[in-house]
Amino acid sequence: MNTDLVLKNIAKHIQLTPTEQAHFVYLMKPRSLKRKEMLLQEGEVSRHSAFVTKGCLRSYTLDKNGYEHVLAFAPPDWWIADMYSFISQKPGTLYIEAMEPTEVLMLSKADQQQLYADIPKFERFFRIIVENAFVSSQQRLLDNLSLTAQERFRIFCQKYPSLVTTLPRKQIASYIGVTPEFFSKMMKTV
Amino acid sequence: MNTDLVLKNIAKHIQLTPTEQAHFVYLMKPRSLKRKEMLLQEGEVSRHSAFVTKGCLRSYTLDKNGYEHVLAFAPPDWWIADMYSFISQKPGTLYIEAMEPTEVLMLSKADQQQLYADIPKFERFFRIIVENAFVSSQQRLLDNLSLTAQERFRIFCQKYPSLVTTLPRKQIASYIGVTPEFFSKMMKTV
DNA sequence: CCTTTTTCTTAACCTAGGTTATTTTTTCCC
DNA sequence: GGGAAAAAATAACCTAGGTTAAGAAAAAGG
Repeated sequence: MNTDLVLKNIAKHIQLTPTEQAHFVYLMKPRSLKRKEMLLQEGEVSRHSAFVTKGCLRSYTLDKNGYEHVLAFAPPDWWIADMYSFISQKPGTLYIEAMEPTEVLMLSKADQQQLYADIPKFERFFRIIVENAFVSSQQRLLDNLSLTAQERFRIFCQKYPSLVTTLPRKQIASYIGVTPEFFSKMMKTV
Repeated sequence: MNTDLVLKNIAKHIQLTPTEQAHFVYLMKPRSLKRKEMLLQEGEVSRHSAFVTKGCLRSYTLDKNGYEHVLAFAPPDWWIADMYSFISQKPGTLYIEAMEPTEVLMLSKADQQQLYADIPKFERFFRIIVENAFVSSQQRLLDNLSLTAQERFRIFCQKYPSLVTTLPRKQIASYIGVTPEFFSKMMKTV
């Protein structure tokens, strides 16, 4: 069980004693997912947030015409959840699916709350994580409002160089907000 | 100086003793802005986050063609900042401008950090604030990827009923991601 | 290694929304 | 209250990106 990665992830923002580390690791429940296996589906309550140690997850919604819209990719070293559902503990709108065989460590909402009470440093840790996620969500919003698909693709390449080569193109197309057909057309003109 | 509003805002998420309240209020520096006055401009470092007690602020970027894209509106009871710049203390990309005569209470980055150290409950408070902001930014992103301008406008009306009637239409158009000309065309067809 | 499924490409045609330009209406502010 | 500035409306024309359909290529998974 690979807990090194998550401890390093945490160490970027807060410092834990060995005892605290052990306690945290104890709360993280490992889970393996096969390709296409779902970690969460629309209508379910997100009772855990997941830290990816191997493989890759994606979160997406289905619109009323049945088209998927990718909200996020989570390669190793990333946290992912249906944040709305996780914080409200109400049914969410997101699907979270493994793009390939994937390993995650899951922290339950209850354990996270307990962790905030027991080790207040975690309150800081998750504040910082969410601050960064918020900034990058806002930036992506502005990019969608002000840039062409071409430019958004260029930014995607800079931000996720490793995913550009490994992910199916239709997934990238969905993330930057175009159809696979248009994405294909676009790639010819570069 | 209206500190009632901000104390109520805080009381929604954490409970402060009278002493803690007094200390917090002491750190909040009031500022008045005239219509069109700028609280922050592109290239500046956002050294404060602002809580609006009266009036209304907006944050926006300028794209390379000189068009504005509204990121957020902040009526009373809202916090606003260039989050990227505020957390990194590097030059940001946002403008923050008063839409009308506006009163804010400003909390400096340094005072916020000190507050985290002195009264750890504030770490929780701002975590919760940012979590909610993140969820709503993600939802708006998905709305932009999957809905028509018409539908986004309907959502805007639900979410900010008070702003629909008071804000210039071109500002709403910018927020939902269309030109004022198209917005005008759209409104005829309802 | 072979079959099934998924992904990618191409192409013709379509539309939501953008652009430019002009006029009308409203709001600001002295 | 009146002149200037900003906002809104209208209309003709334009384009980035969507839709539909169908075949080619590539992976997945036994």
